[in-house]
Amino acid sequence: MKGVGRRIQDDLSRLILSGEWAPGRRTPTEAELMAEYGCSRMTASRAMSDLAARGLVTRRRRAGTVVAHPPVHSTSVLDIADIQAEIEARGMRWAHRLLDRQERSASPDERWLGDAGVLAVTVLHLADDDPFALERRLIGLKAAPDARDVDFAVHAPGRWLLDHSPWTDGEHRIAAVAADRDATEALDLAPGEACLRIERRTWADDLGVTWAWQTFPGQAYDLVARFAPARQDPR
Amino acid sequence: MKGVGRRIQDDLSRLILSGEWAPGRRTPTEAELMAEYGCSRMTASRAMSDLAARGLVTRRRRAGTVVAHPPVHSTSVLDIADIQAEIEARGMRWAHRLLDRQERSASPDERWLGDAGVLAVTVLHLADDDPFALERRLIGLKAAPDARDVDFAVHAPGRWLLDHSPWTDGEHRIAAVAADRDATEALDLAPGEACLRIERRTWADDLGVTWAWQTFPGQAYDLVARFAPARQDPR
DNA sequence: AAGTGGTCTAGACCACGCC
DNA sequence: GCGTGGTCTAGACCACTTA
Repeated sequence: MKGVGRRIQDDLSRLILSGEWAPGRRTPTEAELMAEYGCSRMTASRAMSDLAARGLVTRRRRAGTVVAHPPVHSTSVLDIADIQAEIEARGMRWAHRLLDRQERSASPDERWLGDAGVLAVTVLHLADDDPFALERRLIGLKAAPDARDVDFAVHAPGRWLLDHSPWTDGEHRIAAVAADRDATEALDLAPGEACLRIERRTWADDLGVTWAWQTFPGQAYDLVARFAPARQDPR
Repeated sequence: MKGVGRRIQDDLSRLILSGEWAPGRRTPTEAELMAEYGCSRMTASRAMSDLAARGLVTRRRRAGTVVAHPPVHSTSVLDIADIQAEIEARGMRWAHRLLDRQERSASPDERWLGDAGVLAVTVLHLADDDPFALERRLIGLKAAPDARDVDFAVHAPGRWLLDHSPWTDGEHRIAAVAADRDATEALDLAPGEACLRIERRTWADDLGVTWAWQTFPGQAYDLVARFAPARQDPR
């Protein structure tokens, strides 16, 4: 027996992290947890309070406890992939244009995306009708076969993947680069202008899902992250 | 009255964050806190357990509770402040030069660093004797009064702060910028060359500790981070 | 063996904020 | 008002780890 409080936290965090319980959904009250788990109120209260400290739920007296909404300015620089949400969070109107779409087999460099071929798309993101970011993306059709049937002129590929394709690991690479020819054209920049380049790869348990390069004009964009110290404490 | 548990946490976090209690020092046991604050064991236990969750103390059965050591550097983009470790991890020889050091009072923009003045230092980081990064840093003397007595020509300020000054919150801002005049000179760049600019601020509770701007030549540096979709794994 | 933290119970009073 | 969470008490048993 690992402890009832622990079980409550594990059960609820699984439901929340898997998306089964959407943000805003009410969780059981402390009284309901007492009945369901046969524990005292202190135990239920402590468990929920810990979940709140971890940011998974939000508690308010009388209003009850609800599944927390994802952080607005993310807890980490790492969630930046959803350009649509970023633009809208800045109060601007987001739009995108599909510039290119091809299905082909994976090159040796891209083998980690699986052996079912890749979808290569190029998308321009607009904020209030101005070019905001150029995104080139490969999607592994083994991990995300449904992507074949999606019209990426309607759904932006980054957002569609976030909504439809679960992943377990990711990697970012962030660098400053001079604008190349494609970026100069698409983003209407001066040649050589400083741009932020974000390269993002994600996996679902060792199978590659997607590989994206996003280029932002330096003056239009910066990444903000809030964080706490990494800990060496054993749990 | 806001609650005994809260008072315990506030008292101890002040002692720890001010440095009055050094890392490794034993804190009172739960029994001692019960006597000192006249509270029940649950209250003392919960308070200490919350401090542990915040990373300020480390608890082990039988061994007791001790002030936590400053955080370890990990794989995240967030630890980039320690340029020395970054360079050495790449197998290069690290060195630094103190270009400037001034003590002055905080300007209005810098008030969050406290009212005990700030130390402004400029440091050039070298990798294998080549310029690698230019760092300008403000240190809040209220949070880190010991910084006054440190010879930053010997100890790089970023590393010294990591080792000596605990913090609880941080923020990064990452952007691509064209090299300005200082960077052009110090890093031996062409004017306008794309650079990565990392701006980092840290706090100990609500008191600012340091504010740093680091500029890297774009071709010499990128940030890599690995991550997972969930905020944290369940304990 | 004994000291320390980990967790739980059953009950209590209070603070907040929707209705 | 009243349902909800916030916090506290006094006591208990257990788990771990060091001495």
